[in-house]
Amino acid sequence: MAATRHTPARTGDDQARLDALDSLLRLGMELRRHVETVAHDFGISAPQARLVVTLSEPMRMQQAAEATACEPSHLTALADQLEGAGLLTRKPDPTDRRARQLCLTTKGKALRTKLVPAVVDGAPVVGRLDGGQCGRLRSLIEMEET
Amino acid sequence: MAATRHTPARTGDDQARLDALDSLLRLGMELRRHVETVAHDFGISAPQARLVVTLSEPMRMQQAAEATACEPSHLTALADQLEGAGLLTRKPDPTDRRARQLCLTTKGKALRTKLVPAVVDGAPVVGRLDGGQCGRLRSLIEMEET
DNA sequence: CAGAATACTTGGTTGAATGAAGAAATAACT
DNA sequence: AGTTATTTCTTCATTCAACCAAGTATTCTG
Repeated sequence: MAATRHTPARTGDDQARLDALDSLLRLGMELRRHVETVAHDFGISAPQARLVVTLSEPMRMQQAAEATACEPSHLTALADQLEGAGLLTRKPDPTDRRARQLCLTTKGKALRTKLVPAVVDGAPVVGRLDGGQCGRLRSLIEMEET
Repeated sequence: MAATRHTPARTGDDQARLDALDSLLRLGMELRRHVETVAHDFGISAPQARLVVTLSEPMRMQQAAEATACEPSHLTALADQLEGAGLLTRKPDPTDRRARQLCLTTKGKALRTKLVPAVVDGAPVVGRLDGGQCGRLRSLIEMEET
């Protein structure tokens, strides 16, 4: 019968959505916590680790700010810390002297190659999914908005 | 050829996992931000909203602390705030006078019935998934650990 | 009844994140 | 060329969630 369905998806969908939202929020928190503990084992903080992982190749601060979804002012602080730890250098961008390129040092790259698998393998949910499952997960998440 | 596969899943799985991890971390942040803006529209903070949503029925602080995955000391502060706003009352648990039950007031329940759909409907990814998709998402996330 | 464990509270501290305002360099427009 | 606007990053102050240690009250255990 499907009852009266003036609004689309007005049955168990709401509860399913609430459950999914709860799962995702909880998982997000677990993942953040996981990243934090792993990063701490490597002597850095979670936001610092996020930046190191992001820097697979040199990029300008603005790009890095977008990629890590944090504000430029915060990224300045993170870059300061990583620079102080010898993991990162700031080079002036040759094409625009306002901008600065963030480049991992040799030490930083070495850290990154150890950090990435350490984060991924032990991750709460992602660590035990195979490639196909990860793909299905992402296809649900990254669906087009419209 | 499948190359040498001493460790299980050592091909594209790692990249797929890293991508999935990135998607989930990013989504988690977006969802937290979404909850915060919606909560702010209702005059409360995101953690307060999380507690209100959790309290579908009265429960002890310890239960609420587990359900919201935050420390008891933090939950005390949240309960204080919500109590001050008239959304929540603390009743002594009849079976154990150490414990206290958190109960939404009429005002709190009214807020909750408006808050839940507002949070769910506008949520970044969850809001545009149907029940089946939410179920598939959760089945991937909530798989047994072993 | 004495001691351990549980449930919550209090106070202090840390650190990520934000926002406003400033310095340096470039782009645009006349 | 010269002036103004825009972009890029930095600095500073502030906020707030989260955590930890210690304290109080109640219940459980031997």
